[in-house]
Amino acid sequence: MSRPQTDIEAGREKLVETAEQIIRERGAITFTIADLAAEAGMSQSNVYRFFASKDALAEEMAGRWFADKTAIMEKLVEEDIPVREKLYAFFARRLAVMQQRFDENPELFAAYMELGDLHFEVIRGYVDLADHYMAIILAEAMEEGYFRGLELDMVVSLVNMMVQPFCNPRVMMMLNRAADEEKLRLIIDAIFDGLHAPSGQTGETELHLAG
Amino acid sequence: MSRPQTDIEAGREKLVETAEQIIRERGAITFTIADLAAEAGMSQSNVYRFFASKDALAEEMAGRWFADKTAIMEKLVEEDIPVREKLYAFFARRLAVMQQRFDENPELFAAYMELGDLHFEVIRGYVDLADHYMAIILAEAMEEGYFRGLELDMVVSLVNMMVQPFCNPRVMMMLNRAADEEKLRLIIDAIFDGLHAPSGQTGETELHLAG
Amino acid sequence: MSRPQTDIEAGREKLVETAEQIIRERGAITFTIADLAAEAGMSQSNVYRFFASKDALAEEMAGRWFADKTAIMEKLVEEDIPVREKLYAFFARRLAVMQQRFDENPELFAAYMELGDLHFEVIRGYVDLADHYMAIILAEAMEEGYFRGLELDMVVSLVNMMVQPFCNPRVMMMLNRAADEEKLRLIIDAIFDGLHAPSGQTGETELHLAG
Amino acid sequence: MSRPQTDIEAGREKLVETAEQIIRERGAITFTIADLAAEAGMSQSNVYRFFASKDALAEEMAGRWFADKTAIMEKLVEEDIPVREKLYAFFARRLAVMQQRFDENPELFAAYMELGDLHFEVIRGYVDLADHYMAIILAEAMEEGYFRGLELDMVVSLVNMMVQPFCNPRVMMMLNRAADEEKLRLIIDAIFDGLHAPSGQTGETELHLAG
DNA sequence: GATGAATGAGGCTTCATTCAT
DNA sequence: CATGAATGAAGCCTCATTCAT
Repeated sequence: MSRPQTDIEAGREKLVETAEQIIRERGAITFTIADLAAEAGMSQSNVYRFFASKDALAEEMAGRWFADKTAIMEKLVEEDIPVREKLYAFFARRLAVMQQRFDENPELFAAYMELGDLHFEVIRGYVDLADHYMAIILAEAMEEGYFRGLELDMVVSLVNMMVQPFCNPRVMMMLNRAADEEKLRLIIDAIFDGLHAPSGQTGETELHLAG
Repeated sequence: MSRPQTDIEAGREKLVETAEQIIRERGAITFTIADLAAEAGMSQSNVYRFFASKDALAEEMAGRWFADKTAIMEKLVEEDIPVREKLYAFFARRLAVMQQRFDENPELFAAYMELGDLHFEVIRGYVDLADHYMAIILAEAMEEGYFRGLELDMVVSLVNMMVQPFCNPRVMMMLNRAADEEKLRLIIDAIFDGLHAPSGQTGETELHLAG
Repeated sequence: MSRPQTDIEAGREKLVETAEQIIRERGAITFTIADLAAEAGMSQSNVYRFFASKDALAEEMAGRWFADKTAIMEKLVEEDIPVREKLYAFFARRLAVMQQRFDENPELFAAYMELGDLHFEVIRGYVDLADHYMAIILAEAMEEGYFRGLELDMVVSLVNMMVQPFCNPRVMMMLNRAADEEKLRLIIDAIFDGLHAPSGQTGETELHLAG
Repeated sequence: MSRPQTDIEAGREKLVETAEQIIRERGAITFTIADLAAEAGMSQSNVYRFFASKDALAEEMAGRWFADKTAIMEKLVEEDIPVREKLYAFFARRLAVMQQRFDENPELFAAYMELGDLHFEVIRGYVDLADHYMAIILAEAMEEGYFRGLELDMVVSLVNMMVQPFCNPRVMMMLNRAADEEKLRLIIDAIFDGLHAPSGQTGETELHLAG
């Protein structure tokens, strides 16, 4: 309950915001501590009262990026809606947030990708959490008879792959915002309707690797 | 028409190779011009005879990365095999190449991703080419009755999205090599079997966005 | 005459002790004012109420180092024991104190040496005092017939030189604690038995400087 | 035989000299790389072509300090002069060099002491070498009957202690140049005439430690 | 009496790049 | 053609110290 914390917290907040602003103005994550301090109206040395190093600031920023998305997932899992729609919403809601961010400022978005590269641990944690929640939804779907013949782990992995453009910001960015709700819907349907173990008889893919 | 040109090309070659070697040894793209020159057995200043700047070198390196994969695609499109298998091979063959590179040296692989970030134009060109070839294959599939009710552009876009982990090295790396031929096969099948316009009656996804 | 003085003294005391403690824990004299304040449980700015500068603190610390040794010397001079033993005790008693301090914490000991370098004036005063007391003892010895042919000043200087490892903490430290009571005894004896003006006839040293 | 080495060596030389000059002008070892570069007429970055770090420069300087003294010792040991005079010369010759340096510039001398503190390894090597040579001389003296009743190791240690002001620059400096050839002669004589194992009967020191 | 906040000056080091030879 | 030498600009970080409250 000590108050000092609060002030420090406010300073951190301000710096993170200033950093975002700089990125927004300049594009890319090229700001220096000097830039940051200047823009935030404080001395370079004072920055170090709030973050022990430039790295620490970057880590904090990376962490914040996921805050709202984590909340979305947590909330959704507890909702009572049909499983197909649940999986759809699982991606759609986060997609909306990401798209908004991207549209607001693609450069800032890109800068956060860089930040992510620099602090992969932060990302890893978020990704694992997302996989966990997705597994819950997919298990529910399997109980209803979907993905016949496949193990849960496999389904999780496959679905994860097929929806990368909707949950992986990096891919989203690379595909330059081509991912939208309509496509997500079609893909989710293709997953529910077309994803199952090979039945052996019909025209399944055979090897044609020899280049 | 003077000979020097040739020597220039040889020098560029050597420098690119040296750069790769350094990355291989050190991991990540941290080499300096001094490092590069030393390893290549020439002076720092001489490096500038071959590349106008460090950036130019990076661009060259990024460009080379796609050379073999382009060849694979070009060749495949002309082969006469069933369309489902063709699409499968379209990704599987390149996947094999990328996986091999990744396994050989994950660090070098990662370094190339960084390089890609730095020189996105290079990547964009490759991606567009790949889309072009894929469109040819998918058009063929549509003639055979697949993806009913969907436009070619839409199909191209959707398929592209669903197979990102198999054609986008960055995603491949992020999923930590979870992408393999078996999963690709399942996904390709899901695409052929499950991807089509919504028929309106069955359990298709409905909107559940309201968080 | 106001009370504050007392508080100031208490604060100085506390800070000096805290500084010692930090050195003890960390080795070497690397603490910053921030460290010191934190460990002492006060604000950085408050430190300046007690010491005008970091330098002033260092000076105070250097001064305290000699307090007990000064007491030892003062006491000894007034004791009534044979002069040879008195000279021996003059060094032996202080040696014991220094060795104990060194053994307790060599790092702290070394840190004090640094402190001494920084504030030589403090040391100079102590050294002069020690010389003064030693002169009293040596004068007594000369009255008993020792050091025949030499002036008191010369004897003081010579003895001082020969016993550096037993009275100069820096030397003590450099010789890595090789100085002990046994050796001191042998040297004191050599001084009483061997130190006198050259008699001219026997094998005294002659010049052999020409390199 | 490559030439570049030479140039680098010249640069190192120049920087060391410049550093010495700065110390001479300013007193104490407070120069920064910026100072050094400015005084040497080059850019800060260029300094790093000659020394990998400020520390490396300091180490080099510390090392050079002993070069001539080492040469003196090596030469002396092989000379054929009476042992008492040899021991005397062993210290006297180096003393002369050190005194000259001290007189030339006490501040520079002091700065080198600091340098020594910072790079003790360098010093340790020199000290060990000196002890080695001294042991050779003292062993010779023992063969002639001196130091009766004492082990060589003990004699080395004791003599070492008694002549600190003549061989340990730090002590020399502390005693403010009181050490001179005359005193050295008296002390060497005292050593030869007075240093031996206690004979038990005469007025040897007894314990008077109880403060 | 005591604090938190803030600063300014400076420290070391790195590196792409240039240029005279 | 190729080099060695040199640079300048910048980057991150540290710390004693001050000052309004």
